[in-house]
Amino acid sequence: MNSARPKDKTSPHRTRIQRKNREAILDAALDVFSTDGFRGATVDRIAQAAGLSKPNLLYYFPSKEAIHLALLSGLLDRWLAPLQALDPTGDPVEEILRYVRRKLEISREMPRESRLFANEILQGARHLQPTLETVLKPLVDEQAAVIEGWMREGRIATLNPYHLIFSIWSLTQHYADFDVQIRTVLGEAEGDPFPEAQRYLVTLFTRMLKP
Amino acid sequence: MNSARPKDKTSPHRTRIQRKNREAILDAALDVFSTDGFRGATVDRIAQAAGLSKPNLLYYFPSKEAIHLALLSGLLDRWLAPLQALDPTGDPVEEILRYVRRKLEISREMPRESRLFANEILQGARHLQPTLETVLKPLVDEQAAVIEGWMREGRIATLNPYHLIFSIWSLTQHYADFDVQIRTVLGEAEGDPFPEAQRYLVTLFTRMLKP
DNA sequence: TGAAGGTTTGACCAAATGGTCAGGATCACG
DNA sequence: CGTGATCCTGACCATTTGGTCAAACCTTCA
Repeated sequence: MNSARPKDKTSPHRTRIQRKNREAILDAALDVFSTDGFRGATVDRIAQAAGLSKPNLLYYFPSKEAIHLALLSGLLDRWLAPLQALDPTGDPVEEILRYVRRKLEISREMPRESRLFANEILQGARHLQPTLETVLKPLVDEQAAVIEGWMREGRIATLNPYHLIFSIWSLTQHYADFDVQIRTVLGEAEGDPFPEAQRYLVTLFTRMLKP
Repeated sequence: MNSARPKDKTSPHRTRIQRKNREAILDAALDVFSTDGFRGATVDRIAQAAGLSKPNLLYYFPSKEAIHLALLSGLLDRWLAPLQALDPTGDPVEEILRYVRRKLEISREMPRESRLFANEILQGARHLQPTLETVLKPLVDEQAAVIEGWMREGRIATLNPYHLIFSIWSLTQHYADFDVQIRTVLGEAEGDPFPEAQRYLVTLFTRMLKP
């Protein structure tokens, strides 16, 4: 049979070429999806950005949707790893600040991923909804319990732990997702807004968590 | 000449029908653009949602882009009105809290508009960039100066006023833009997250602004 | 070297998309 | 009522889109 697909996309047995091209495709797709959204992205643009012809791209991924799913599925794990790292035995303020800093770092280092995620949620989480329920919610429940524990012990000020987590996500991701707006308001001359953002957020959370 | 366009779209002299249909189109377009983004939206879907045929829709607006622009241009003003209302002679904490509350109200009452705006910024502000520079930036500069004045007088704690404004936008808009995620994490049983969000944000800003 | 299997492509397709147009239906108003 | 302006539609068009296919082209390795 001609024009066969690569034997098994999830198999570790991949040619050098296969690895290289799959990587190039995912990187290009991240560019395109994160700036145009799923429906706005076209396979042609992704292929072009990856330096491949469209049929060649579709040799590696069976459809546009498959590329999107491949990106999303890899994303949530890396997204949530730092939350998982909250140490119940550590110093509460330091633990939360560490999470905030790490999350802000991610916004600076992986803004495309942040925007891809934002696009997906913004447009109703059509592909990610199940994962949110089965992966995100339990993890947040767990960590909210840890934070609530700290509050009960009087080690940090009392606040709704869920909304505390939301506010960390919101504040840190904002610097990736609304980058254009922030740079416009600050003026291009200001340079990188992230260092000041980090100082600001550390101050903010320190103040609000002080018992 | 046949198939003429309505004489002047900006003119106040509009038929009853024209007003009704333009309104229906803009409302439908808000639905579609805010959930699919500009490129992902189709004229057909907008027309269908508005209860019109595609040619009929294009009788009222010359193009898809024109509808999008009509929505965006009306948006930023309403978006910024509450920021403009900061009263330099009022009580600083109360003024800022009033802004926060109002902004959160807007997120609850106009989530589609919030998402439309978020989509536009997220995707690089291709249509709104000039307006951000000429309208948003000067206003923020002005209000940041007001806030900085309050800080110099020692009436609120010292913080970067620009990032303070960013954090208000971020925290309040998050409840509209990431609505799906928030409801999933809290569980549908929890009901409306907004009342608790308001309590949370008021506490947060009160604590961090206390001199 | 040569065959087997992996990779790439040009040509192609059906469906969807933004937009046009001539003419018919309807409305406002003298 | 009638007539001119407004409103609406079916048919149509060029382009773009996601996706397929047969055949050609490379790699690899015995």
